[in-house]
Amino acid sequence: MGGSIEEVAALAGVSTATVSRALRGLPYVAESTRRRVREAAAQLEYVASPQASRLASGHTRTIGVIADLTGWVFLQVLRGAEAVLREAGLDLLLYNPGDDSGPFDALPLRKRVDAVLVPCPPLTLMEMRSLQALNIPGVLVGASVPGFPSVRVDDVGGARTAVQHLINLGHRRIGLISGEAAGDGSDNRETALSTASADRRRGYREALAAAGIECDPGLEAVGGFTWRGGERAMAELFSVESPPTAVFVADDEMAMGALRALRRARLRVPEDMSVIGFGGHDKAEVFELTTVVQPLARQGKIAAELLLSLLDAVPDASQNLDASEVVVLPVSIEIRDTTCRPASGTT
Amino acid sequence: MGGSIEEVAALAGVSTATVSRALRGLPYVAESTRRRVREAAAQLEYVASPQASRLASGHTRTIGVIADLTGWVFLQVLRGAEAVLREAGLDLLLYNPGDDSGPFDALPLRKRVDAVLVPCPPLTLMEMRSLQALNIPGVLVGASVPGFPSVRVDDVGGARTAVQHLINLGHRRIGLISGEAAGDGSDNRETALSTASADRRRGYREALAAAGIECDPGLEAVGGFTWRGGERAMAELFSVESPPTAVFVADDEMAMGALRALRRARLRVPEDMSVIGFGGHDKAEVFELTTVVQPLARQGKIAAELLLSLLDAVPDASQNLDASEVVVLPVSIEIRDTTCRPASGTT
DNA sequence: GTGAAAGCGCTAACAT
DNA sequence: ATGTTAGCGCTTTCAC
Repeated sequence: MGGSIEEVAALAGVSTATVSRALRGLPYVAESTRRRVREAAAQLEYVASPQASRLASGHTRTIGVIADLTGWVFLQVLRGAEAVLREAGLDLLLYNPGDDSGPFDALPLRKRVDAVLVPCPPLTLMEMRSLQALNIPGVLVGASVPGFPSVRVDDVGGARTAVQHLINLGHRRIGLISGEAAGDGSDNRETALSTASADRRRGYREALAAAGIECDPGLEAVGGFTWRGGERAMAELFSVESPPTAVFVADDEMAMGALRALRRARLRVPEDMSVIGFGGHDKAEVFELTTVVQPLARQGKIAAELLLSLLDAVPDASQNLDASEVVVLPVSIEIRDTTCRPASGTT
Repeated sequence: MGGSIEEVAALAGVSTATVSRALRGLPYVAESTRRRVREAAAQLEYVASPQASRLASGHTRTIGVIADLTGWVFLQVLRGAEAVLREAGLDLLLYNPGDDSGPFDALPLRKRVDAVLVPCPPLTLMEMRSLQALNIPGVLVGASVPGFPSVRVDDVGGARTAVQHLINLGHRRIGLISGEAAGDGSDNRETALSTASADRRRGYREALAAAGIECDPGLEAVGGFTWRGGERAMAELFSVESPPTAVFVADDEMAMGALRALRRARLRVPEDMSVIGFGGHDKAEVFELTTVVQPLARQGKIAAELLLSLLDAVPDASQNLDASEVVVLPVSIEIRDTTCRPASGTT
């Protein structure tokens, strides 16, 4: 099968140690030697056995990606991260904690990966702790958990912007469809993603407060981050005595469901109901959905760079990233056709 | 860090060989011994070093997933496969051939994976050949390439069913939006996915022929499997002199774009134009899209099982799957609200 | 700048 | 049923 390092060494007329050094770009190898070794390797189509180097070096050069394969967001983040990590020669191992029974066993990860990337954290806080306990470094995307470096967007600010946009249009009765029910944050069993949900709700409330509009709990519904949930939630909202004229939906996926509910109820969008989403889903445009766009791939890219700095895999990193860093990216609002002034707009 | 096999052996009072045998469930180990070893391992939170076992055994117990991270289909397939493979204790390594320059280097795969899973083949036929040349077994999902076992749906039959449905409704001028332009199949540079595109077009033409309807090349457009492409293609179709009254869109993603085009052109669906998709996209329902549903996760599951049989990882496989097997699954049609009788329907 | 040799932590014969 | 031992193919001191 694949030639071994010894064959390369023989062909190049050097020792295996030199081959190893030459091929990995280590210093203290004469350029002429390096060239010779490279040629020999190419000629034999030599690829170092990763198992052997891992065993010998103690590094797996592998990143575990812990993600619920359901999501769409995670894919975008992964794309951004993948490019960077592959560039650095790291392997990506997939972990789906989802469907299994039991509370996610972090044990097999040890010895298997050097670090983990956790997009849209599908884990509970307790599970995150178990990762920490095993001393597996990792970076989160889309949520912040104390003790982990993370990359996310300004959820509070983004939500505020969204709601502010509705307010600027003249809306006063503004509904909210959030991902999860409001918790007190003390529940270790809630998913780390809850922070995004909570933050967006906070932004919503802040914007209302800033405009002097009182919060109406009857205008808040929960959609569970799925389009079906969003549909149900919207149906609830327009069925109340005094329905909102606009709704901020904390996730594009849910917003799609919300639009469906409105369409089926023969309510016109945006004339009868304005809808603004959050997320930057690539299909938002298909729906003409006004939404708050977050740079998903960029978050993945930055997370990957953080990961590399964590592994010291970037020796020439001019700017050293702190392991406990929390990178917060800004969002932008993309105005399409699901928002307009309220029918009885007074502005 | 993590204890080694020697520590476990010492604690259990046996040799390392016995620990290895006991923990891997090999025969010729006394049940009492096995229990003792298991307890020792649990106590030490022992996990075997995969690198070491791989190096020693020559098996990586890893499956490479070669997929373009763009897709949505691939995720569904992966979900089905993941469960099976994880159950079997196999690792999943991610490979994204997409963005990189160069023609996908299969070399690093060797020594790194035991086999590959290739959902919605993003590779050209040439690249598939290079996989073959390296003797890496693999199974394809969503397309068949000679020399590889594969799992796919009956694309021809599904397309025929879809078009037949339109015909039954009374349509005579039926358009097609296909993924790729018709090729002669001899181009090694086309992606393996082309077969799906070609098959669906074939089903479309067969259905027309069977109904005695002549094919009109002017009623066929290409959408490139993206919603934007589908939108463009639909815009083309309803702009011709004598537009179709219904369109078969060979992919749900494109169908979404097609619906958008119609909406923007103020054409009513289904009254002015019936649309039927293909794929079973989880968001088809959001659009009320009538479509041909393929069992994505099930394809992944079956592919994974094929993979296991390829690796002889299922010693007690009662039904031995042939390595050159091509599993073809049936599809079902899901009728929603984007299809109806033509306006001037004569039936 | 290069080579020799000792592991890395397992598995797989081969003994017993 | 269990133990002994020789690798698996690299990396990494430590000499030179």
